[in-house]
Amino acid sequence: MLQVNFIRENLEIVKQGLIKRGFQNIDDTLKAVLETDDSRKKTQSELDDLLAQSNKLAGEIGQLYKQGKKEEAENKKISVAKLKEAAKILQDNLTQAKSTLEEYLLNIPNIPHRTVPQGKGENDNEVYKAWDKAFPDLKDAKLPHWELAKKYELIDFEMGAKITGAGFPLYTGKGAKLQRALINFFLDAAEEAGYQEVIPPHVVNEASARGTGQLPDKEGQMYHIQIDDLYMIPTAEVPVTNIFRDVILHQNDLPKKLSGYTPCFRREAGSYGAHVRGLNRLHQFDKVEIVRVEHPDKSYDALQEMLKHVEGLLDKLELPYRILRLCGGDIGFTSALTFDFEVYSAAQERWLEVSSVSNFETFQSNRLKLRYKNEKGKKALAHTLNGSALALPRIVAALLENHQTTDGINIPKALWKYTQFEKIS
RNA sequence: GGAGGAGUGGCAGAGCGGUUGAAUGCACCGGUCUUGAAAACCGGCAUAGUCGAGAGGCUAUCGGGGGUUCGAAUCCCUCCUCCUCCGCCA
Repeated sequence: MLQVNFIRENLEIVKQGLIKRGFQNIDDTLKAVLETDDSRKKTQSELDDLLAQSNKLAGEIGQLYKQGKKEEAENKKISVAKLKEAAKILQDNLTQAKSTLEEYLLNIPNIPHRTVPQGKGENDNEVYKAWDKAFPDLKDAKLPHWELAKKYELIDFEMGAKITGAGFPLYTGKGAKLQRALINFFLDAAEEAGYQEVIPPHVVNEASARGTGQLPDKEGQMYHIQIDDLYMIPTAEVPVTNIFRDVILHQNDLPKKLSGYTPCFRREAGSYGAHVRGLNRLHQFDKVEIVRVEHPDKSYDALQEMLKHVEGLLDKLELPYRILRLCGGDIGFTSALTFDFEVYSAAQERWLEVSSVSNFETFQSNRLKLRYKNEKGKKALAHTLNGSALALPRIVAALLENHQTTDGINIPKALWKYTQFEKIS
């Protein structure tokens, strides 16, 4: 969430940013935001005046009682009662103004970084780093992963559907081991890169979902456990970033680098069809997420470092990939700059998104109230970043498809020590 | 799930209806002393909103929300969290 003062002081920047995201006719909204804030301030100060008067009278009444001047005290009580009545109205107005302001602010997305390209949707994303080598030549072995999964008994989609429903696969045998291997591979790599491993809760409360911006923007995306009013996490970003909700770090504590493996749960309501077949889109999947809290001056360097980290993983998995810089129309609500990683899945002959690495600048930290103190004790909002490193299903899909031969699937060398097998056959 | 107890500043810990935003200790920051350090001593040290050029003023905040009262950290209700005992259980 943007700060009102930021909007006030950078009106033109905010405007241009929203236009880049495809918003139109935002002048009125921004004007209303500032007016609401003005009226909030005015009401607050009127209310404070009344409360100051009434506090003063209360003190006087106390004195009068001590001096035994009951009658005078009673008279003053009447004045206080009148003040309170007026204060009540102001209090209601203030609450109203605050909630209106909040409502506005919650619906204004982050301002895109200056390098974010103009554009309406995914077709306008910029290819930041293209794949300049050849794609795998599959020759006679060109099965899509769902057929490979069936052939080698790696994943039982029907059984998952029986147990739970579509989008909840059951991994079996070497398929299950491959999952475990990838998770460990990713976690070890993150540790090597200086990320501290955590295992967070897989279910979060409303405050956490709000803190990272899943609420109210993406309410329908999460599974909601109504009886306890908890949400199943759509990504480890939510519980991990919320470690820092209402936290004031010292500048010297930065950066904070955390990694976490969790299953992720997404309702993905309304998305069905050929493109979501097999592992392409699931309701439950595994992911290792990396999260960073950074000093504002260093967050973009950190973002680059995260890109390198993800690139390293994909190199080791011997998968062709490209990096996209998301355009204004495709970038997430809370993000200032996002790079997506896509791996090329040779049998399906299409790119699959496997990672999204973003800098949220202060957008999340403002909601989270995540700040840092500098040497002089001055507090400022920290920057938050996160990225998938990596999400498993599409990696598995690409791994199976790209590394298939007529007599089996070759496991990339980097995984051998985790899988304990070199080939699926 | 049942019965009790507790939640106060970074931590520990007073206060239990009236200048208490909150004693005291520790921690932390600045200074004096010292060749240097420690000790000792002196001073500073919550957050947020708002007004002000600034000094500073005002308001709110003692787990969250609501209530009683002229006045609440202190009384009442409710929710949350933690602790103890009982029950159930991986």
